[in-house]
Amino acid sequence: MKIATWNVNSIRQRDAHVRRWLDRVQPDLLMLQEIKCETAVFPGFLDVGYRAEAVGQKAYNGVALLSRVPFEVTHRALPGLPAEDAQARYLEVRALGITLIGIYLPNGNSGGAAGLAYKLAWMDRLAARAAALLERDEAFAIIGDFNVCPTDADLAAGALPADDALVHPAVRARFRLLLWQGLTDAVRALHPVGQLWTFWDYQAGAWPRDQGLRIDHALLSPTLAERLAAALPDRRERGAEQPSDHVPVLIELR
DNA sequence: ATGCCGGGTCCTACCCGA
Repeated sequence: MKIATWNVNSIRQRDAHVRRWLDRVQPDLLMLQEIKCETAVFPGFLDVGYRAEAVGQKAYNGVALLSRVPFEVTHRALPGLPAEDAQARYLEVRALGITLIGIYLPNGNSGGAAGLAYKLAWMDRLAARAAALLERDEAFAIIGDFNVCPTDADLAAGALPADDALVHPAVRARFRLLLWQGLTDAVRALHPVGQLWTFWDYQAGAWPRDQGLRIDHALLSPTLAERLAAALPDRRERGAEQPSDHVPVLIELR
């Protein structure tokens, strides 16, 4: 089975890109981030064989699932977040016998100290969700835009200031906690070394100079990790006309 | 190391992204 994640930076700007990629790669399940539209106006993909489920809001954030297999929605927000939190960042479904979670983790660079605190609290809630699923011995994957460079090998030298929220020690510590809970970083499990960027800034020639970041990840529960067959970002999408600043990450499970 | 790009919106100057 093929599962994938892609921050498309506006689905209205990237509708044709997504259609081309679905046609070329044929994933079973594709989680999208930064759809940047309200739920009701998310475009249909039934004509290319994919059913859509969107969790949107006006202007910012937003996640969605495109699936060519049957699925059941289990959560449209991260369990444990305050009820007044309306940011569209989480979608959890059951499909093909697994639980698939798509996330758009807060960036943490805007809003000063409160912005970083929101990111850290969100990561704490995500760890609690992972713990609950691990306790039930459920087969699950958390995929999406984590907005975390886990180590210094996960960003080009000088690509970010040292105090950026993507490399903040407290943020990295929380990412490591997810691994220590028992989750497997799918790309690093198969490719322990190498510059496997998933994002290149639109500015300063980041793409032609290959000054990227690895911030889009797939974390697998123990039984899913045993089935891991392939895991890579799809670099060629960054070279498309009018691309997203992120590329898809594709995971294959036996 | 910011706002050089590119998306959004109270439509156009400003917010956000990473």
